Amino acid sequence: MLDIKFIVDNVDWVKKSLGKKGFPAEKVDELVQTFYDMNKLKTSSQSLAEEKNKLSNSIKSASNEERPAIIAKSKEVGEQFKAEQEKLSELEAKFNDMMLRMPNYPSEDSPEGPDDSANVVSRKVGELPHFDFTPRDHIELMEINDWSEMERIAKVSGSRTYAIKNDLAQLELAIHMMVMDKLRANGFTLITVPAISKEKPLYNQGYLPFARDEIYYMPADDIYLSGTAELILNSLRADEMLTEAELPILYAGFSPCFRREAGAAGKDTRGLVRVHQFFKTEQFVICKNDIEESEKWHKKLLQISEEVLQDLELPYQVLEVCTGDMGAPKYRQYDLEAWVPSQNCYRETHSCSNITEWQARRTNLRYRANDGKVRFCHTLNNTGIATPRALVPFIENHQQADGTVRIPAKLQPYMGGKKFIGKNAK
RNA sequence: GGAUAGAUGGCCGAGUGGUCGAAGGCGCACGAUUGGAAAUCGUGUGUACCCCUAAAGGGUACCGUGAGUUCGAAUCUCACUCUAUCCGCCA
Repeated sequence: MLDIKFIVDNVDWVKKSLGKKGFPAEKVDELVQTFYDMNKLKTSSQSLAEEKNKLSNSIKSASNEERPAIIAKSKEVGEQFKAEQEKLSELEAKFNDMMLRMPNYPSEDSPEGPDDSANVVSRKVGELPHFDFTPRDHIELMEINDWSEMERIAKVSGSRTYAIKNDLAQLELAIHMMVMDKLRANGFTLITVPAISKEKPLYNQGYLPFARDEIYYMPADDIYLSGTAELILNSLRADEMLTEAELPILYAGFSPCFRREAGAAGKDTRGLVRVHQFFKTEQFVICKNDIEESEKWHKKLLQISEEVLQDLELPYQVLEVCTGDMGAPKYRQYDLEAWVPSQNCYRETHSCSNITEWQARRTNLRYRANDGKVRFCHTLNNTGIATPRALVPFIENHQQADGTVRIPAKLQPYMGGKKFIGKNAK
């Protein structure tokens, strides 16, 4: 959510800036007009309230003769007040809804463009693999190594689910353990969080009202399944009054994640790339309201994720996401994409975002600054690692001619010292 | 699932129909005192919004949430949410 005062004072700039995200300028005008209408009504209903209060207060000291007339007058003013209030709350509801749909403004130096075609590759890191044999895709590798139960689990749990076993199951957990250790070494608090959430946190995060189709909902309990630990961590400190001294707060959140993938019909239907349920270790930062500070943390989060991919010895590229592709909450977004040999392209493994104060305003995530003022925090989030998707580039890049998969040195301690996994591994 | 108790400011806590935005304490800020500190004393200290502003000022709302009673609600009524404790069940 943006600051309405900021919008009103900078209408043209806001139109231009949100326009980069495809947000129509007319909606900014409509919002501003609604705000003015609302204030006008507020002013008139407040003076009615004032009159009503004055009358009420005078009743106690009034004489018995005066009293009935004052009560009658007060009743009348009360009726008028009530009518104005009803109009006002309608207008307020409209205004609040518009505010919730207003995206964050993107950074001035984010690339501009309508969709992912305008994303900019800012660098590529690591050598692409050269195979002196015909490489297999991850599905084939899972089959020959007895690593999965993909057909059977589809019968039990439906499409876009996965069951992996043996060394691959161990690998999935080992990668998370490795990432959690790295995050702890960087000062993050490891925290495991629920995969279920009430509705309000979804608005806080900025997932609602934008993407209801993407979220699993359980009506019997009026509860939602979380698509990411970011959802939970963003609201964990909601409505508290933090102090500047306790910032930044760094969370490494681990949770199952659920996504309906409603808009992805036909995409990545086979294998581990896009599934309804997965595990993610998430990086989440709450810092003070200072763009230099949050940009610093944004870079830091990116660096940590790059190190993760480097430790996993995966070739990757860093994408600077353009204004049209970055989504409503974001001020600046980097994506990391790891090389997937069978698809001959890079696929997203990490998404690193600076949300500035947009999320904190919705969440009422505040702190008392050293100068005594209350400010909204800045929040940032980035994937630590998400599996099973990360396993796809992993086993494809590290595959050997005999179908085994090499384990990079940094990961070996988490795999019981194994250097290779697979049926033919010794 | 059953039964009780509770929800008030940055924190603790008083307040059962009217000058209550809310006593008192803690914390915090500033000042006095001090060679400096502690202790002590004094003063100040909520959030959001509206009007008016050069500044000051005035007003409205907010005591878990929502509705209701009343001229008037932190206080009374109803519903809901959440928290704590006990019992039951349970990975």
